[in-house]
Amino acid sequence: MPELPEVETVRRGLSQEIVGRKVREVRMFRPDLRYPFPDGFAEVIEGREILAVNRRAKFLIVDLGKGGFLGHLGMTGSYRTAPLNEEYRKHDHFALVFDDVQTIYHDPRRFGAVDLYQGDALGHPWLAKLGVEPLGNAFNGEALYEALKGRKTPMKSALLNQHVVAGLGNIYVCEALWQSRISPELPANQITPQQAEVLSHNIRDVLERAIVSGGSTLRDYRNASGGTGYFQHEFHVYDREGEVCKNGCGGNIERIVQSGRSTFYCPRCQSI
DNA sequence: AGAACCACCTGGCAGC
DNA sequence: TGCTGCCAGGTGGTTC
Repeated sequence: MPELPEVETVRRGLSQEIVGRKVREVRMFRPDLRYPFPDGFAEVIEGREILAVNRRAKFLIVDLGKGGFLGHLGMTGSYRTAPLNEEYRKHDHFALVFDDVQTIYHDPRRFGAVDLYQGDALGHPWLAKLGVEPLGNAFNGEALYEALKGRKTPMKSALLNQHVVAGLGNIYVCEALWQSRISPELPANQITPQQAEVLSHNIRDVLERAIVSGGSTLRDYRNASGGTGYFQHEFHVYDREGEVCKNGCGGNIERIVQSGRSTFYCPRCQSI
């Protein structure tokens, strides 16, 4: 999926396109995504005005006033806002129809999910136990050190855990570790406060730079306008197996597998 | 509690 | 031109 920068890019696009519009109809083209649509999904949304589109970690939160719905894009979810006569495509799963346009959710692998919430979205089970928001004020070296302390799992796995830091995914974990010259295999409980300080700074840096570039497009990620991101051209390690390390250390990028996911890193400047 | 593994889906691509 | 196997931005359940 879309990791945090891609979700934030989608959020900004959707905000411009649908906030202030009233949902006339919700069209559903199948009974489920990763999970069945919640009971009354269409009925609850129909007739309501979109007040805001917010984000927590990789979740989009659509505020309808006293509740709304939230969604996760999984690996391949995307929204596009299109004319009312837009022809639906394979893997279009639901559409929010407004007076003059419609916003269509498209998700080939259907790892995405949506649910309704009442009151405060942050109380929803999907959001309640998430770790610190890496672009928020509470995220710093100390917070990161505290979250990692006591975990024996490798740094790569720890940072992918949404209960530790919420919003990182495979790409940006690799990039942030490389930028910090920390080994992805270092047990999380062996990180020093100084390293945590550097890493927290670099996590924020790589996420912010990615957002400026509109996120990364690998295969099918699209922002809310159907466009692609550009940050993939700025990758230092991700998907660069065998290529020279951009730190100038003379090493070459290697690919290893950690908890079933590819990790790209430079064994020379990211040694333990 | 925490860590490793597998499952959920579809599509693209490399190799034969 | 197939066909097969592998890989992919993520998460959650099971088992140890």
